[in-house]
Amino acid sequence: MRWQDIDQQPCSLARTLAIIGDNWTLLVLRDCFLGVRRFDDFQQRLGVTRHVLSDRLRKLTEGGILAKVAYQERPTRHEYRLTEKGKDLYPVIVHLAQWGDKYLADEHGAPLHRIHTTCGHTLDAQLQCGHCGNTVNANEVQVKENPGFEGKLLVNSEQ
Amino acid sequence: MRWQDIDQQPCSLARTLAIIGDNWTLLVLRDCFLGVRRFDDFQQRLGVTRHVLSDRLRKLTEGGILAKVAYQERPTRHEYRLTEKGKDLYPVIVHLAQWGDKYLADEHGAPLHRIHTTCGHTLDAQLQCGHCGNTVNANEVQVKENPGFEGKLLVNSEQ
DNA sequence: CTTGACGGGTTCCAAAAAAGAACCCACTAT
DNA sequence: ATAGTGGGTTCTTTTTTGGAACCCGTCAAG
Repeated sequence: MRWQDIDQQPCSLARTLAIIGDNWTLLVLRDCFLGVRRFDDFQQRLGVTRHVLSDRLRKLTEGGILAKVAYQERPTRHEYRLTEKGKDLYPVIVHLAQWGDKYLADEHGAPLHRIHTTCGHTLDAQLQCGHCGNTVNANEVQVKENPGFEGKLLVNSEQ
Repeated sequence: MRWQDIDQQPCSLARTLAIIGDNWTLLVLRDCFLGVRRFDDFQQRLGVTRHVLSDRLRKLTEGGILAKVAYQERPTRHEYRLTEKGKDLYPVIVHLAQWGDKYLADEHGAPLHRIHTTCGHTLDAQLQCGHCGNTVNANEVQVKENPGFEGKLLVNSEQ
């Protein structure tokens, strides 16, 4: 199986990763959430080659995560903005960053702090169940197969 | 900048992605959370080449996300188990899968359902602030630079 | 005692992707 | 006439994948 064919797997996560799961793309999204919008700004901040950046921005745009909007005419200039669909990826970015803060910070501490403005404190991101409102642990979640997709589940060993 | 040098950036997210941010690694983690533990099981489910799988499992083990434990002697056989550090990545996996369910599902619907066993309903993953307990939106979070890391923040344009 | 199977890899080569640098184009400003 | 800006594309070299074969220790069967 080639990496570019994983979007054909019957798995939501695989199809998601087909758009955002390769090298650089999640870093591009990090910068999007920090307000970066222009090609050269991405390029300077990431240090990625222009060729790869061009490819990743195109994939994100085709995937509906970013929208290419003109902000001036003559000469036409455009910028990349997060769509609603793109903004829905925010929890992923926050949890990734928080995990890094917890486990990979060096002696200087985390380079960025996130403040939850509605309560005024440092954001302590948790996984919450929107139905009952409680915080969720990995071992409180049970996975069930959609009937019709048999044989894709676990190896029948206890976690 | 090469992809393998991004772990030297002063950004928690970049360092996190240096371990788990490349092609295939997040899919390996998906299977870990579904209970897969053995080399050949990963290989068959993912369809990735053994060479790449070997490399990804090694990186995850070196990063402390998986632990290689022997489950029998003569001949020695080992399996890969999530560590506590690895299990802390669960919110990332859940949000990625849920985003895919929402935006990329085909006519058959999501292939897997996640049930929050403590409330009995389908898990509706949300980003929660552990301090105030409320659900968090992207626009309620403000980012501040750690003094000592100047010049890494946004382009001073309003989101 | 030879053959085959199992789990868990490593080695080889060809093909694809990324790195790095140069170039391009439409327009504006000097 | 020249230089600069934003947003790329094209070129060549290096690195990473994909695909397949091979290896190793052990057990079990014929």
